[in-house]
Amino acid sequence: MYNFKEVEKKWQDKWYAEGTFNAKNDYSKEKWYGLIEFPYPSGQGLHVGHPRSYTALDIIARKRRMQGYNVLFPIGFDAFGLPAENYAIKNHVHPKITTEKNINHFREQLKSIGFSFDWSREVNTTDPNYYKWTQWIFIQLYKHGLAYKATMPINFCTGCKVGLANEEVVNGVCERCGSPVVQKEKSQWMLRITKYAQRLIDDLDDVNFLDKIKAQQINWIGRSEGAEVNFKISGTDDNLLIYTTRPDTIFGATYMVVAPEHSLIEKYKDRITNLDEVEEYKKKAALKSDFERAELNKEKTGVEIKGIKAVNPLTNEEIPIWISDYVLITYGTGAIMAVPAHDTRDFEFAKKFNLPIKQVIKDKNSENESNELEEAFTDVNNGIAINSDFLNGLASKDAINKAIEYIEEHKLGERKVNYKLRDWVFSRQRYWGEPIPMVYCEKCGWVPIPEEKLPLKLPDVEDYEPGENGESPLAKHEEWINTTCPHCGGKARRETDTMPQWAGSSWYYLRYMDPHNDKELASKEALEYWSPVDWYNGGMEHTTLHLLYSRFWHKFLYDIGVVPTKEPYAKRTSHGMILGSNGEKMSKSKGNVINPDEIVDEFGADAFRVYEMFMGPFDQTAPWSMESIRGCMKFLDRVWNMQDFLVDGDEYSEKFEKMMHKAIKKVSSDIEEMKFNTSVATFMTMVNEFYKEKQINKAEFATFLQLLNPFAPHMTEELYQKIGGTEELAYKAWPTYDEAKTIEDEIEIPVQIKGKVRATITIMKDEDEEKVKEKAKEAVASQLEGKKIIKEIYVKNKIYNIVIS
RNA sequence: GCAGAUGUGGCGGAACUGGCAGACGCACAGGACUUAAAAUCCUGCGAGGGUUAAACCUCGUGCCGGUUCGAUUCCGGCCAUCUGCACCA
Repeated sequence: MYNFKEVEKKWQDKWYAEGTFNAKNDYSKEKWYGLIEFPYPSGQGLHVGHPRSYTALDIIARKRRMQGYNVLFPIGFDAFGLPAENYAIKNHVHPKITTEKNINHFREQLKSIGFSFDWSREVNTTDPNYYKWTQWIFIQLYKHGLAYKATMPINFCTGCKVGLANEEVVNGVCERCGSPVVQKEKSQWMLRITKYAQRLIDDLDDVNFLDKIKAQQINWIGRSEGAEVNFKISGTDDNLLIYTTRPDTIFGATYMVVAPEHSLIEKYKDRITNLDEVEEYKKKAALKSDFERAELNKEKTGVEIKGIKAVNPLTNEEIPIWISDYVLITYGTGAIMAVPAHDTRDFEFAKKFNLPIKQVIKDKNSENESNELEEAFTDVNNGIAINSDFLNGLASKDAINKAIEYIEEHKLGERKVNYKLRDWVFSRQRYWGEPIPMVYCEKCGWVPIPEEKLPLKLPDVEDYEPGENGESPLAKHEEWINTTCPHCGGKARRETDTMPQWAGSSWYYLRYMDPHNDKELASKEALEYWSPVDWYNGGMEHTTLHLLYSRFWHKFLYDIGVVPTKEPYAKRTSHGMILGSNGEKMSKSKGNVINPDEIVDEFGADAFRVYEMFMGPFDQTAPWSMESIRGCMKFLDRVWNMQDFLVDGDEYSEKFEKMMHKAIKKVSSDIEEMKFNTSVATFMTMVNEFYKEKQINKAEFATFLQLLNPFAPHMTEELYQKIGGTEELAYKAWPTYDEAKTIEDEIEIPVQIKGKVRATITIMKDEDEEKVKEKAKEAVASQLEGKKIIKEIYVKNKIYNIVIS
């Protein structure tokens, strides 16, 4: 009987004591760098979702070692963040203490599953020796003009009392605590990621990310091409600048709209005759959350700004200017030309406020040119310009270009590319994060801390509560805040905001390359050798932001000569989520959470690993099933018991030779394609075959164990030792196969009549077509009787089909 | 609304490039072993018809249609579910 507890402990103790899986510092060998997203060490411990990703990459890493690569497969902890801080506020335990405790728990859990991590390179984002370099990168960003302070409306969580990035706001509430998010003006550190928008799109061509991941990145960056156009404000020399992607519709612009926050109102308040009404609207809009403003199906609201008018530069018609919150101050110029006939939102607005709708594009597929549009016609691929002077008759796409040419020629505006991507709000009014290494001096302004003084350590405090108006907890600690200016030596005050959790995870993969270096974030040699990450796997939830942020930092580090590659990750894949056995997302409240410790305790680490790979396609969600994992344990027991009918043999027996070669081929390619579930099925089929014969020889067993080793490393090492293996499978060469030996000499093929299978015949591989024909006809002779054969189709070694009348 | 994905037995899922749909596992049923149970081993297992038993026949991969000798796979049109984004002009 297989005692997994004893065996698993034996091998884990050996591996982790000897550092079996530690990357070698031999830079002459070919390297392979596999990366999993390092976990946040939460109080709940490891989730069964973590091992799905870790096992997959562990399998690949183990295979690469057997293939002779110098493998780097590191692990660390992304330990700054809100849960530890919220826990501290509630229970008055320093986040440092809970974090350490949680990390110890995680480490133990991870080791109990037998991952082949290089524990000598463990990193921890909250370690001053680590965040020293996070701060260093920030200072470089600042020195290169990519970090700046700005007062801007930010998302403010009423629960966490903290500013949030757009991406942390989900459906109008805080991603973490679920409290409503409101807009608040605040001075924030910002990172100019927008400067990299185009490169973040373009360089996706050079990496091997899943298409859906690329699509998500591109969607998020949201590039659009169009033009900025000036509309004259009547009776002034002033202009209202708008952005449009459809300059071809400009003849149909019948009014304009500015966002509530647009400066136009302040500027012309003396001329606006209904200022009270406009101000009232502004006030109401400011009180709405982003979510309320964006809510779909919402009735459009707005107020006409009376007293000023704009002039359509192409028709020279005077048109009214409105204020409405359907125009966003944060995108484009915060003002639009409204073309109700060809924009759904403008159409809705025009209908509601009875504004003129002027059709300037017709559908090329539609004959009748009705006078009254039922809805806006927006199809750019099927439109033809009408009522548009020099654009008439042009297809929309050509009309767009012609319109821009005209606009540029007449100095009305210019071609312009816009991105939805905004600069990254980098400040958090929180305690448990990297201090931003900047001081403010009355004389010199913002000054970075000298690099030799890094790390700027987070002070030990006991009060983690944020200030009432959202100030950072650090703002209460005068002794920490007051300092001297590194520049002039005068009095200065420290920045009290800290960095967001995204900071530490934006570059951790670099630190793994040389984790104990106290002179650089990593040595040149290490960076040259290990870059880029060859394969990065993680959750779909991180494929947008984390990936974008770290690609941005990496590109910046490339620009300043720190890293040798343009992109950090050569390949990125994602795993599907594991659901509870009821098919719902695992959550405490639903009571369907599976604790990995209990699974390992009851079934063993190997069974746990095999099951996680067997449960379904790796990239798709899959529900947990206790019955199925039992099946995987049974499979491993059957493997163990094969020693009972082991016989001698240095070569594969005739009986199993083909199966062995086929299996090596199948498992080898399955692992590369992450089709782990079918690999496991292959193992099970093999075991069934060995059981049928009640026989397996040493050569077969050794190869079988080697193939299975990445999936179930403990039991296979033990068995291999038991059957007399001298070395460890971990570094034994991956088995090879002979293509010729994967092909069967005798093949069963179906014989069809009119595409329906009527019989099967056995033929020799590549048998002469005439002979196959003969056999096929013989097999279905009774059904051919008295029928006329119209056509016969033979696909070599595949199928014989006869068409009869 | 936009983008992407998914839909196959009671369940999780296989199926290379258009070529025997349901591999492998779970559950279930029967048998062997056992005083008995568990464990283990063996066998069966899409639906319907047919047969003493087989053979065999029909239907069947979300729905409707198309291409083809042949479609889970390709094309067109729907429906449903999931994920991400969402008044981005």
